[in-house]
Amino acid sequence: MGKHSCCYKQKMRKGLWSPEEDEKLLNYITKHGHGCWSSVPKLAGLQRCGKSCRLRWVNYLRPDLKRGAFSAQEENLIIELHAVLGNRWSQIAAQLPGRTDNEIKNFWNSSIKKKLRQKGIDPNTHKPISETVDKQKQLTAGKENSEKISEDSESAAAINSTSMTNILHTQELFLNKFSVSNETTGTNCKPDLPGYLPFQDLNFGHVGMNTSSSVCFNLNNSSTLPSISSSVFQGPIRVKPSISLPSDNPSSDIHGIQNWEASSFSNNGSSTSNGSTASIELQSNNSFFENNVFSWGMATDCGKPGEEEFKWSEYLNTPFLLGNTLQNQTSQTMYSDVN
DNA sequence: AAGATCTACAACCGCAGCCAC
DNA sequence: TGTGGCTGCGGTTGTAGATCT
Repeated sequence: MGKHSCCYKQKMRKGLWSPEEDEKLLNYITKHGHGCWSSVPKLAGLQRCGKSCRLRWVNYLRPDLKRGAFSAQEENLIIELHAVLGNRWSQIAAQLPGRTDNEIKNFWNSSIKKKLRQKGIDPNTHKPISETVDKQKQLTAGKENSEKISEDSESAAAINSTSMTNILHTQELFLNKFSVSNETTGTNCKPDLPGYLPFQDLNFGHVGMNTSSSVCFNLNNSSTLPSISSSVFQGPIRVKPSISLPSDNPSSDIHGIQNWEASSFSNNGSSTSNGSTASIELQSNNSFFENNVFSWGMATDCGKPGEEEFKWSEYLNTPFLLGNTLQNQTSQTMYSDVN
């Protein structure tokens, strides 16, 4: 582990790359492709290890790299994605064409972090710093009811919020009301991402103002699964309150949209349905969310959510999504049979 | 003008996961 | 099943230029 085996074979150069080295590497990869990185330095005539060559290519020499400063749009997207993904730089970079994980990581550490702190926002939690301090105090004091107090302060902050940070914060408040169950095992768990369902790009614009949000599902016909359209996440997610599942068998109601309608909407007095579309009003201060367990899963054409393990990272990297990043801002659903 | 400090970002390091054997 | 090679990721360090004192 650690130093790559090829680095022991001979004295390798380290440090900054010279223009001559860049040229050798660029010429070699342009002609032959990189193939096995460990063999690249020898074939390209470089006194570097393969790992160093790979890094230089990926972060600097690749022809598809975008140069120059980050735009405000890119910056905002990074902040939003970081709120969802945390320090998963490679996944964040996958949503910003022409940018590398290293570049984004550096930009975050050198610029965005500072800006957020100046605005009183904790860059790690995306919450107001004062609240983070409060939480730390609670933890230090070892109060048994710290979680309750924390939720109360979150509610207060959410109601008063208008900034994007507070919108994100409200999302977390809202999403913390969910427990997520694996529909195959039936075990409750948080999804395999930092505690968030990827809702931040949905219709959350007014969340901070009135502590409610709407999640729109495309309901085309009785055989079509609901899907969520998002510029950050695309594809069908199924959300339902398990409290009203028609049977103990969690798979029995998977395929029918009717059950979704029944379970999802009948419990929610503020939902609407107008044929081809339906939206659910989600009230963050509604006991509906306090008392229900939600399950979620990736829908496939013939499968049940949970039959295939849901891999967030892979899903984020699908072409469906990549086609809908900054290069293409128009909404486009994975199962785009809408109307 | 010169040394100190700051800033941005390039590059390295250690680790984990995957795969072939 | 264990081992070693390879790749990719995220944290950290190094370095050069800019700015400050």
